[in-house]
Amino acid sequence: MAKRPPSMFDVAQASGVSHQTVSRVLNNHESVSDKTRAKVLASMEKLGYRPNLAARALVTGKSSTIGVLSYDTTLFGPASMLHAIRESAREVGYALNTVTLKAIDREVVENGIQELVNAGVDGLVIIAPHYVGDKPFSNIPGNIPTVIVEGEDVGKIPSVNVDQILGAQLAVEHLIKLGHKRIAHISGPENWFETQKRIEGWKCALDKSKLSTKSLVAGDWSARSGYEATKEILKDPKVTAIFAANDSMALGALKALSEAKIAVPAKMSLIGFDNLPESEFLVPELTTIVQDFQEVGRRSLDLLITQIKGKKIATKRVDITPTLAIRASTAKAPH
Amino acid sequence: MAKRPPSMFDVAQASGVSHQTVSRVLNNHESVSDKTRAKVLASMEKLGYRPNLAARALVTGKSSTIGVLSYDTTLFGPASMLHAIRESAREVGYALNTVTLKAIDREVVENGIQELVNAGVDGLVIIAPHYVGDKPFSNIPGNIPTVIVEGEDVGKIPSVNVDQILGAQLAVEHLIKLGHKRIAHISGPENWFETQKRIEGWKCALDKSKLSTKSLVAGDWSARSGYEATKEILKDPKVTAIFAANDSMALGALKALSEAKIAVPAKMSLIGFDNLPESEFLVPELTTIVQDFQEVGRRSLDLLITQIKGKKIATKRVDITPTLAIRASTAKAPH
DNA sequence: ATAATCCCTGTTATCGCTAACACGGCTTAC
DNA sequence: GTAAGCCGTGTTAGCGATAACAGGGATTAT
Repeated sequence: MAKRPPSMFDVAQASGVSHQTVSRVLNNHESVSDKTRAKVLASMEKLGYRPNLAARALVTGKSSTIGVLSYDTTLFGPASMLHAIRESAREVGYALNTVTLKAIDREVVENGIQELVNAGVDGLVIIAPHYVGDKPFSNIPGNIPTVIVEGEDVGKIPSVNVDQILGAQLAVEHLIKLGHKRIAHISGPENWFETQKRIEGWKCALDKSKLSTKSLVAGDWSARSGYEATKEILKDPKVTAIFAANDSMALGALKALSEAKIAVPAKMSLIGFDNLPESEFLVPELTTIVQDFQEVGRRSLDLLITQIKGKKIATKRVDITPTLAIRASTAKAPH
Repeated sequence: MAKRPPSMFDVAQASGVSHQTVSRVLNNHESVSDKTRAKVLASMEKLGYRPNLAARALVTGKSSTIGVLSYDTTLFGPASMLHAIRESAREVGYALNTVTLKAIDREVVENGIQELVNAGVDGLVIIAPHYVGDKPFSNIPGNIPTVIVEGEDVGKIPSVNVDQILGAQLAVEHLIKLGHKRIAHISGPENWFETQKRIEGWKCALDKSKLSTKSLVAGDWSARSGYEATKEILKDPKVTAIFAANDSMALGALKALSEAKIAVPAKMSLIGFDNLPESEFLVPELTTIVQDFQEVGRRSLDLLITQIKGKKIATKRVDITPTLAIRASTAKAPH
């Protein structure tokens, strides 16, 4: 019933040439006369010929597929990056094979990599922004081009990172300029590199101005954790500003502050990180650090494709600079 | 330099059997003696043998890959569904090949389908929740199992849908019970099925109680559009409740109401749709309709796999029932 | 004892494609 | 006029797996 789809041989027969000539037409080989090429293309069209990618992959050893290993893809950041990677990959003719990590755990990561390698991907993008033990990714075969996004710097694997430390400094310095003396930080979960770097940036900026780095509470990126953390922070009446490590937690903080009847920004300044599309429409509009996830995705793929094509890569490490978006949730410290 | 990875023949040679026996071990064929099996497995382990999926795909005609066509994957809904589909697929040994639609347009959709079909996917999940012209998806070959998610009902293709009309009714009836007489609706963009069905549910509930269905303003799912739409709605002082077609727009509405100094829920009730993780932490906590995106994703994949395995499917149409989460943004109508 | 059967394993063909080489016919060079 | 070169095309040989069939040895049936 479901008859075999047309193969190269069918096209060859239909246009009175050899299958190899059909292959040449398909791959835009030079040495094919215009007449023959036209004839073959016509037959392809007529028969509805579609090349069998599995057969091609078998003979060339290239799958035209890129493997992506990512953590929770329902979060805005990873989802945006994934989206940008997908779009860029498609433009250059690559499909994506994505594996999502369920846990932050060395074994899970290695299994994910193994799975993608087995699937025969031509390259690997690893979005694994958390610590997974010493010598991570050691099971990536040497011949598979790889790019690490927002992850640990591993030997000679190229990476793309947003400058998290700078971002945090931008945020905290903004608060310091506004006269805040006690600036609390709601951090992300412990094992994440972003968490560590944002804490570092926060500390660094405070140190420079000789301010206290005592008010640190860890969250887990969720609005709920931001809410809880803020209740904790409010036990210290000296705090006049909060730097949340992402916008979701800032949103939770807003709720805790509202419940405590502390006006933002009059009595308490609040700043986030990520710039969710919604952040501009919170009450008050959230001051935050803008990360260009799209750009991160695009650059990662560029770096990967360059490697796959066998070209030299210009820089082992691409840094994306975050920016500060000043909105209504930050103001001068109350005196 | 980069030597060829071990093939079946290498394993066969190393264990002193034929390659076919290796194949049998790989596919858990019965008629292999325990001794031979053990020997082969040992050689596989030792050589680090990994089956070449392209070769297998070529000979079996099955790629163990499922194609997913989806609209903007940075939105919470599609991202969650995609995530669930991915997880379920992985459990049964399928990889995902995802194509994202850049535009709501017939040609774009057909190209996306073509691309996935060319890639040789074994099945297709289509998340295309908007109108794209008559006879959509007509270029799906008859022999490729397909499931449509949140989309148009097309002939005999099985589908999974959240009951949007019911969801909207649930929302509006809740408001009616609270005594609201003039209930506005901020809808999604015109061509989306979800938009149409939620409008229908809203109208239906209002009609039942003989209330006006005049206050309808279209948004585009974004917080900004909810904000703008609400300013429009506020021109009618009789409105005491707003039903927003998603939580993001409700968030924007909250801002517009705050600026207009209209207290929620004292002077205005507000209800959303989707139940974003953040919605519970808005001020006030947002009453909303809960859609179980995970369940939608899971059920879709189940339906697809059933078809791929050639089994009969029990129901052509799976309906997921949404529920109402009553929180703090709705209250009795002011008298 | 001989035939029939089953279990396990091997041999051969094939999937659809590309790589490498072969080859006829025409142009160009001396 | 013959050698050399190039252009366009065809022929052959795999890529690494599964499918289908073949076959040897032990077990069972007659």
